[in-house]
Amino acid sequence: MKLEKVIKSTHFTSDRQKAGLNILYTAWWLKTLIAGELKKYGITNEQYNVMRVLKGKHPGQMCVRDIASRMIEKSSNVPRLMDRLEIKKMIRRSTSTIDKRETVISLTSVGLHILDLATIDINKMFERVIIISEPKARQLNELLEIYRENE
Amino acid sequence: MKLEKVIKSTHFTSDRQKAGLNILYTAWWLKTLIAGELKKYGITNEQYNVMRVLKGKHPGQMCVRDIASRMIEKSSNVPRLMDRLEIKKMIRRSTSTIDKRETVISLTSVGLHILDLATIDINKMFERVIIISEPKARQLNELLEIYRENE
DNA sequence: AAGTAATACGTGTATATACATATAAAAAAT
DNA sequence: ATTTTTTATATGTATATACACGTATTACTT
Repeated sequence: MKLEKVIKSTHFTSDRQKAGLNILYTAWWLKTLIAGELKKYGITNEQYNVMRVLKGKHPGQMCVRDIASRMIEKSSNVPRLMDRLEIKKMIRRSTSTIDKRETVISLTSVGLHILDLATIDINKMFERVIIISEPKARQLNELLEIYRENE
Repeated sequence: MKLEKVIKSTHFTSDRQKAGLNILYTAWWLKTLIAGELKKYGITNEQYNVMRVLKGKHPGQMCVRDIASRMIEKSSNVPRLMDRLEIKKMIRRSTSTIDKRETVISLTSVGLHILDLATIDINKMFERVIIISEPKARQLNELLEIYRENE
């Protein structure tokens, strides 16, 4: 659906500005799609992201700061996300013996299992819904990085 | 900054999937930039969006449903956003006399003033930070709409 | 070694989202 | 005309964000 229709607006001051709104809307749309897949596993997008990051070191551990630095949304409150994942027994959390300030976290086998199932569903959803060609997706990635050039 | 560096990950299953992460990250980055400009006016991105929508009908009124349908994030809870805007005297809210179910909302002169000042700052920030060319921005818009083709 | 600064994490608070449910009014059905 | 359904908004609850601040521990300075 065209952005104009989505937000019922036809007047944009520039294509750069329109692209901003388009990016914000597309992100919301995508998040909603992913949340729909995660719902049956009782986890949220952000909890899924934490687990996805943890899988990169599985069966090893990561500290809070390391996880936070790999999150898509940098202001995610990792300790609180972990509170909920710990209750669901999807992660294990303990104080590091080397540096007692650090909390080290690892995925449990339950967490890994749920993560893998959820990932399969998300991938299937992607196959079904996101039909952009690979060359065009590559171009989109390039343009997004140009958009953020002054980051 | 390249996405790989942002989330410290180099392995993506496809460019379509990478584009998803890239869109999510760019949206977060952009929201953070806008929030930075809005901070000095004591309003949030979502409150700003409500006011931006209301300006389209100013000095007329809009009902909650109309505002909601024009929001970028469709699940925004408009009544509660308006609670806070009303406290700050940026909007006026009353029950419609034609249909008593409807709440009709309009911008106050205070709201309009703040909105205009904030918009100037956001535009300046855009000029400063978002330097993508108009043709490339146009192309980005096209690709985002292809990305959402199956919406 | 003692004092100071920096780091890592947790927590408090206001705001927002996502979703379910409640309430009132209007519209439709009988 | 009464009942039922639909519509418009508000509200309750769990989770998340953004940001400030607190606390414990480590590193640095002198």
